[in-house]
Amino acid sequence: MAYTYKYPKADHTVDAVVFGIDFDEAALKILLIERAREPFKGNWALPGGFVEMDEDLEAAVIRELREETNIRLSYMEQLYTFGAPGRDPRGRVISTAFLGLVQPGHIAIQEGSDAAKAIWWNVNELPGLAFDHAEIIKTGVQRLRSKISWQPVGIELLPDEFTLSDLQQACEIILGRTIDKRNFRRKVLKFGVLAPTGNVRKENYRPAQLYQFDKKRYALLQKQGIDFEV
Amino acid sequence: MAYTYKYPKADHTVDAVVFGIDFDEAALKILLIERAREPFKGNWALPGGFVEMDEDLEAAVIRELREETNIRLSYMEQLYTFGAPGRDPRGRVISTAFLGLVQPGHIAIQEGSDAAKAIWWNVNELPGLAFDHAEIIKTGVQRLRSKISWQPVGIELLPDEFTLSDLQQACEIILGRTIDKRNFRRKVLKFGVLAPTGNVRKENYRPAQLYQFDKKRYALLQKQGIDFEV
DNA sequence: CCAAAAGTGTTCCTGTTACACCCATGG
DNA sequence: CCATGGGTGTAACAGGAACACTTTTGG
Repeated sequence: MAYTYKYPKADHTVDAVVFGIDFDEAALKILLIERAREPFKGNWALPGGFVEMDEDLEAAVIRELREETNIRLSYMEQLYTFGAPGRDPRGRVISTAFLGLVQPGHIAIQEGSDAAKAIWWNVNELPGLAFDHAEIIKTGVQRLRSKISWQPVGIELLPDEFTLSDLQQACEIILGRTIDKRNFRRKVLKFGVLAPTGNVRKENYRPAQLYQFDKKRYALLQKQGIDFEV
Repeated sequence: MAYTYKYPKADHTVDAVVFGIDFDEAALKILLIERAREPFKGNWALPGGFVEMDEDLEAAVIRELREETNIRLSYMEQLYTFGAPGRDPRGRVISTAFLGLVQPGHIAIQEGSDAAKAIWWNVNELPGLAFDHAEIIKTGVQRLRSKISWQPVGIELLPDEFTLSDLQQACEIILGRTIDKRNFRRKVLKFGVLAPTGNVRKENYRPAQLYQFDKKRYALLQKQGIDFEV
C-alpha cells in the first residue's frame, strides 16, 4: 500500500500572501505577480513556486519571493494547504500558502527573472486571479484580521520607529474601521512592549513621539501566556 | 524553472490527530496505530497515509481512517502542514495534518487491514512516536485547547444528548483545569444553542436534564460573527 | 437520613466603551 | 492666529470571577 505510491505523485508548491500597508493611500496592499508563462500567462497570481526536494517549505517561499520580487519579509507564518484536485490545470498540485508581512521600508520591488512584473494591489480592488488564488487571499485576509486583534501584528507592517498614530492607522486599515485614539493608546501602552525612542518625528505640525517595539519583552510576556488585544 | 520540476517529487501524506474523551477515566484520548511496516515498524504513529492523485486532502484522511480504524469523525479541520526534509526516512514526504473529533458512541475501533492495531492513548501518557508525530500531536493539542475557548467544540466530543455536567467535564478535561459550575452554565446557555430535550438521565442520584445542540441556530449566530467563549 | 450529583443568584472587580478639549508646531 | 495632527482623563456599563447552599434521588 502506502509504500508503493511512487508514481504518479502530486507536485508541491508554496504561495505567499504578502501584505503591506500603503500609508499614503491608507490602504492594505497585497503583492501579486503577472504570470510570465502558461498556464494563466498574463494573469495575476500570488508569488510562489515549486518546492525543491531538500528544502523546507518556509525556505521555498523565501526563495521564491527573492527570485520573483526580491522582497524581504518581516514576518511569516503558514496559512493553509490547498490541495483540491483540479485546482491547477497542469495536474495535481498541492500548495501550502503562507502569510507574510513587510515593513514600508522594504516594499520596493526589484523585479526578478521569473515573473514578468510584480505589483502591489489594493486588497479591495484585486484583478482576476489565476488558479484558486482568490480563495487563498480571502483566507489570508481573514487570518490577518483575526490575528491583529490579539497579537501586535501591526508592528511588522511598520518601520522600526513609528508613532502611535502610525500604529493606530495600520490597525484601522486592516480592520476596516476607526478606533478611538485614547482607548487605543491606553491599550497598546499598557503591556509595556512599546518604548519611546526619545526621537520625535517632525512633519507639518506638532512633532510626534517615536516608539520602538521591545521584542524581548514581548517574547517574555508571550511565554507567560499574556494576551494582547487591540 | 518551476514548470520543469517533474522528477523527483515529494510524496504527500495526511495524518489525523483524532481526539476523543473517555468519561470513565476523565481523560482526553488520542487515536494511535501500531505501525505494521517499516519504517518505524512496531512503533506508534498517527493514522494516515498517502494521498491519491484524484483525491481531496480531506477525503484522504477520511479514507485512511476508515481503512485503519473504521472510525467516524464528528468534526474535522486542517491543522498544519509538516514538510521538513528528513522528517521521513523514506525520502521527502510532506504531510498535512488534520484535527478530528469523535463522539463517545463512535469510539469503538474496528481494526482494518493496514494497521496492526489501533488504540486510544491518554494524551498525557503517550508512547514514543514514529516520525515527527509527537510534534504534530503537540500542535493538535494546542489547537484544540485554543479552539474550545471560543467555539462549542465540546459538543463534537459528546453524544447527541448530554447533560450540562457532561459538557463541563469535557471542557475541563481539555483545558486541564476546573471550571465554576454556575459560571459555566450561565455562559453556555446564554447563546441559546443548547435546547433541553425534555428527557432526563437517571443514574445513581438526582436525574439530570438532557440537552441537545441546535446546529442551525449556531450556524446562524456564527454567520453574524458572534463569539462563543467558555 | 445519608450520600452524591443537580441545580441556582449575587457581589465585586476588571476591562471596554464612549466622549471633548488643550497642546505644539509651521506657515 | 489659524490649521493640523498630537496628546490626555473620566464616567457609565458589561462581562468575568468568586463564592455556598438547596434539591432530588437511591440506598
